[in-house]
Amino acid sequence: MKGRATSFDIAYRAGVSQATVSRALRGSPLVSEETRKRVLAIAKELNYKVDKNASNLRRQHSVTLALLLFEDPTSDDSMINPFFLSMLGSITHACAKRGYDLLISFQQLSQDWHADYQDTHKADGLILLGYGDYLTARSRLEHLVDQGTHFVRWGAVVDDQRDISVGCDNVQGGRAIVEHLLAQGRRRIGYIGHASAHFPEFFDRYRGYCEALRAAGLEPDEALLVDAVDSTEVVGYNAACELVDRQVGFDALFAASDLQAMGAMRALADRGLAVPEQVAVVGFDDIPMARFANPPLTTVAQDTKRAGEVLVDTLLKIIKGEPAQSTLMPALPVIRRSCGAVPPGPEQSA
Amino acid sequence: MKGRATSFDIAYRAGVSQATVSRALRGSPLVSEETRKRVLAIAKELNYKVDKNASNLRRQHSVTLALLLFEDPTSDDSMINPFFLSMLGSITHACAKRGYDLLISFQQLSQDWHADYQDTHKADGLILLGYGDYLTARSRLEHLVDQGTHFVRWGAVVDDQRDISVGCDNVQGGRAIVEHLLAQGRRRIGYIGHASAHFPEFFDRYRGYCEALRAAGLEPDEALLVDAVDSTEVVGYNAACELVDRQVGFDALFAASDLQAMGAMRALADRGLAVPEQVAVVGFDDIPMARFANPPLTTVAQDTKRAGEVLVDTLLKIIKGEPAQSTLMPALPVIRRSCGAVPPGPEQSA
DNA sequence: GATTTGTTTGAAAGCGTCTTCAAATCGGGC
DNA sequence: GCCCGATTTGAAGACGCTTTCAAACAAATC
Repeated sequence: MKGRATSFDIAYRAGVSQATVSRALRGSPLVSEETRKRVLAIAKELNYKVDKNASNLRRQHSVTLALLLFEDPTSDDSMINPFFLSMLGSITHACAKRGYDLLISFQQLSQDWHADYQDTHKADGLILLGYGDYLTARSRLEHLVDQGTHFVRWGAVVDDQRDISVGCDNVQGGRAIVEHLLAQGRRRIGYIGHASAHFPEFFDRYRGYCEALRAAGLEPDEALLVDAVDSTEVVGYNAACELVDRQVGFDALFAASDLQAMGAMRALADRGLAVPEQVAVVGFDDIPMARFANPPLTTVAQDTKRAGEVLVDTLLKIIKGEPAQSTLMPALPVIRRSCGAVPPGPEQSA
Repeated sequence: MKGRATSFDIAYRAGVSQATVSRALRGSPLVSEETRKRVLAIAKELNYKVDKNASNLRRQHSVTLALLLFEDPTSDDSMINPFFLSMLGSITHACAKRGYDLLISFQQLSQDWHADYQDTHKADGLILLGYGDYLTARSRLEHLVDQGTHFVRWGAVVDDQRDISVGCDNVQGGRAIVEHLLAQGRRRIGYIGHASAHFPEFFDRYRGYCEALRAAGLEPDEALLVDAVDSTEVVGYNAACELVDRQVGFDALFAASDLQAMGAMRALADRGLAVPEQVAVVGFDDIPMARFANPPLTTVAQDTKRAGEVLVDTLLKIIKGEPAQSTLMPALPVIRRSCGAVPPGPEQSA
């Protein structure tokens, strides 16, 4: 018995044809219960496992999904955005629950996407996470659509997109958290992030910010806007410094991502500004770190767990050729101490 | 032209046999340069991609590795240990750099491992990360060895192991950080973690702790040891509370993981004990959060980037049948404020 | 011119599975 | 005893690629 057992080995020992073994193994009703039991027993005894390559080749699909994670090669520090990491966890779970395997691939933003998992039959579809500048990515996305590639994108729903995306309602999330800031009596609220179609998620958060302001009778002040594209702590730190240096006066800060918010908090501390007493700070994403920040960071939570499931389910629909639509999920404010709404008493456990 | 192009389509258009196409595509020297160019051009034109299932089936390997991540089903919160997450990132990179794809699979600790990626030819080998209680896992590991499964394990090097593992030198790391604590004048140092062969990494860190103590002429005090197995904040919180309640007096705390250390710091704060003034706290792992803790957490860094490369390279050797050995990597103390060695001035950027 | 050597090529045999199609078997019902 | 339907089975043909083996051809040697 050299090498791995094949279905022929089982067929031989069970005294049936290989076709019957295949049927028995895969639960076909065309095989008698008695035969199935015999085959299953022998398969187990020989520690037989179906060869997925052969099976996939024959059936023309792989029961595998591929996750494409994009990273900026400029930051040699290979630290991935924690938010994506938690998405990764939830996507893996969602896949497993549906019997799919998950292939992970890091893509360089600068280079052409290595997105041929479907063409090579290694995966039945793709999930795209964090592709950077949307306007740049757009032509590649459309190319994928034209090629008939099965994929879902995590991100904002844009007006005339031809692909399908799943994202959270960034406008609503931004509005809600800024409304909360306004309810605390804050009036001069800075925005760290981005405000153009290049980064639609950030743009939407900014839109929500504007909506909340206007609903409160305030007009957004350009002087309070600091452009920051990368979701890193350093970028947030520098952005907050810049805002302080502008000397325009502000009593709150809405950062488009938690990492930026945490950098901003550190900058404010270094500049001798008390958070939240002098400046309230809020972020977006609710990454695990947010809870441990000092003070704990108020932010907007995206339900990554559900997001993973929706992404996978949507992709599966696309693969099966069923009708599928883009989805917008709610974003919920998580109030902690950095916004000044919670007294500094002992934090609640966990 | 319905369906995906095959090598036969290319052969037809190029006026050569399918065998030649295959050779040209895979860079065989057995094909003339002229022919190769023609084939390559047509392949590109037709957007042809080699079917990996067919290719893998024929060649009997998949150029894919599988990463098995274990999780405790008791904590329904699907939060993965941040340390593993950064290992994941580095492993993915290492795989990509070597031309391998990576398959991710979450395993339930309680159930039998679903480790048949190699048997099904979906992957050429496995990387095991965080399999929980080693003594429990041991029989499964040996079963894998007996089956001839290609795998590497991330974890401590144990005396009589039959598998191959890559880990950091936990004894040395523990010793180094406790020596540092002693150098700060701390004498009553608590240990939160575990001290038995069930969790060899924690045990080794404890051994390092004892070594440092004894080298300083101190005897480890059982009363300062709190058993904590799970690397979570809550567990660390509770452990620190217990130690306070014991009223045995302590001026420092060494937690076997950063998450535990962060929980402990919160507990101490809640109990009115100042960190680091009254109690110095150090952790292990240097997870991204550690830098953001309040005060920033002194800890022991494991070089995850290199770890990923070593894991992958070792596994690749095993797959190729080359001699491979277990590796122990150095663990480096990272001094921040929580141990009292750094003045509380403005933190350095990034 | 015959033989050798070296370079390119094509035919064909798998790799291990799934699935179509036809055949075999078994009960009944008449 | 014969025919019909239902249930199980087996033979054989893909699936798309890689690789051995032999053949074809050109160049080079004697």
